[in-house]
Amino acid sequence: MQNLRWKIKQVLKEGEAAVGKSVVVKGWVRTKRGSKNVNFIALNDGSTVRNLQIVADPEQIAEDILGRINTGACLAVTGILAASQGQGQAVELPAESIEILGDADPEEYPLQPKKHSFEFLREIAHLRPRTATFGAVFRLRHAMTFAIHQFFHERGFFNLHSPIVTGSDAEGAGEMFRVTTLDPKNPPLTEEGEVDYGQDFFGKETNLTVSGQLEAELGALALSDVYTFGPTFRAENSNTSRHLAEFWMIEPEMAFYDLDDNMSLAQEFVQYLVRFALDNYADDLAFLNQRQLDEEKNKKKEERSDMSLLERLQFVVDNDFERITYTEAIEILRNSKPNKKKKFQFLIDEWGVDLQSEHERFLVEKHFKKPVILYNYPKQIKAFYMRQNEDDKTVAAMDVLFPGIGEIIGGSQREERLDKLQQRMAEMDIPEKEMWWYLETRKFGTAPHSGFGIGFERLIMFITGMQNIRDVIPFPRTPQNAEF
RNA sequence: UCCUCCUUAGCUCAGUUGGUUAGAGCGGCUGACUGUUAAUCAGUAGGUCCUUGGUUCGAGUCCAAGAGGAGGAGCCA
Repeated sequence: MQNLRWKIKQVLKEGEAAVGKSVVVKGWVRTKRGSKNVNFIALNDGSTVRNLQIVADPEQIAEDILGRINTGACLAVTGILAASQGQGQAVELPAESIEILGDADPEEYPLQPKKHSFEFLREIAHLRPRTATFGAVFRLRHAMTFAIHQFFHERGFFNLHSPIVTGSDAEGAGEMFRVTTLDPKNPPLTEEGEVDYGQDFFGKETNLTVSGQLEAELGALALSDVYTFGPTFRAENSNTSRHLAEFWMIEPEMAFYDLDDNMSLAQEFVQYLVRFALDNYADDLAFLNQRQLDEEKNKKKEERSDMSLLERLQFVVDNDFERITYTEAIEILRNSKPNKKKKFQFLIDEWGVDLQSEHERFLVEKHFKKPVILYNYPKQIKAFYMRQNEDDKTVAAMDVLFPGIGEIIGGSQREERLDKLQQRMAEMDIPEKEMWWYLETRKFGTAPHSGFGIGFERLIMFITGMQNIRDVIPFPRTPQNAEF
């Protein structure tokens, strides 16, 4: 029987060519509109953002069945596809029989055929995939996952699985979640009265990973080009629309790439993904585009974005990212209107300060009006593993900044010279003892190499136009929230 | 973690200088309707005004603490 079932995407794709075919469709009721003579049911099975119109004639379908077809109910509908007499669709399915697979009591079912706020839908994260918006977002999330693997595979990269549980805490990328099997109420103690992690599961302190980069470097120095794609965890108490405690990150790492090669790959990568979405998920993007336009109608003119979602995506595909050094950025910012008129909360005067969100936003959204790659940062504001430049002041680091999202990619050429690396680690108080395996790659057959990390959810935000990172991952993990 | 704002019906929100019985739209329910597009029309039910304490003759409204949420900042991806 299963082979008679058509996905709604297939029905709509065939359109008029499918008229006359006998099919079974299964899905969830979005809306039902009825009169004495005929009922129209909008059915959605998640295969596409679009619905299939089911026509239920009370002479054909029993009254008790019709009464149970409420918003949210799950149906199996059998019939012969027909050209639609109405305006909104080419084909529809006049039902010969309808089986109720699952009832949904309309007095209790929380999703109504109306607009809901994203805040409300977050509280019912178990049901929100049934809405048009979240269906589109999660389909695009899948699309990007697939396209990422395809992009790297086409270029001869290998997917490297870096560990989720890590024994090193020297990566310096943020607060970590501890992994332990010790009894929190009664942990074994050392003679000094400290918790004795020697008796813990792994025989040492372990945490959830904050980055797969160091492991990716090990892979690159053997397989040339690798990438990781997995969950990462930060125990930071970050309460913003751009941070999660559990998020997914893609970290390519390439032997024999310098910073220029690295920046080129980053741009090519993002453009490839956007193009993939535009080419293959036009329906979902069109829906999200319209959703955003409707949303912005209620906003003041100055708060509306200058480009629609689709225009923004096309713009990124068509234009090179602007590449400027940190030093050039400081000059632009120093001479900018908001700096001179003291509109910035943090005024720019000296070389060497870290750029704040307001500065990055000015460069991307006001000055260049396109994605910007900033590179060659002062070494004192960047990580120990970044390659020192000849000027002795900067490191070969780069950040890709996107409108509305901020930093979407952070990367660098890595320090491959053992003495320089050891010197930086000493300056930054990073114990060599815990990083012995990392240092050995510099000791044995070291090579120039580069890589970057891109936050998967931030990418999805850009692709879908969603404003809150909690709405681009099915089950967001944020401080004080691990429901579902 | 810091700053600002918010919490009233299932949802989205009004609620005046503190005053008697807290409102609307949508959704639900009942009915009408010859093919609808989040259908339309008529009727109807539905409230611990986030919690606790305080001020007051009287608190949805004022004050304090707590809880939850949002926006911004920091950290970063």
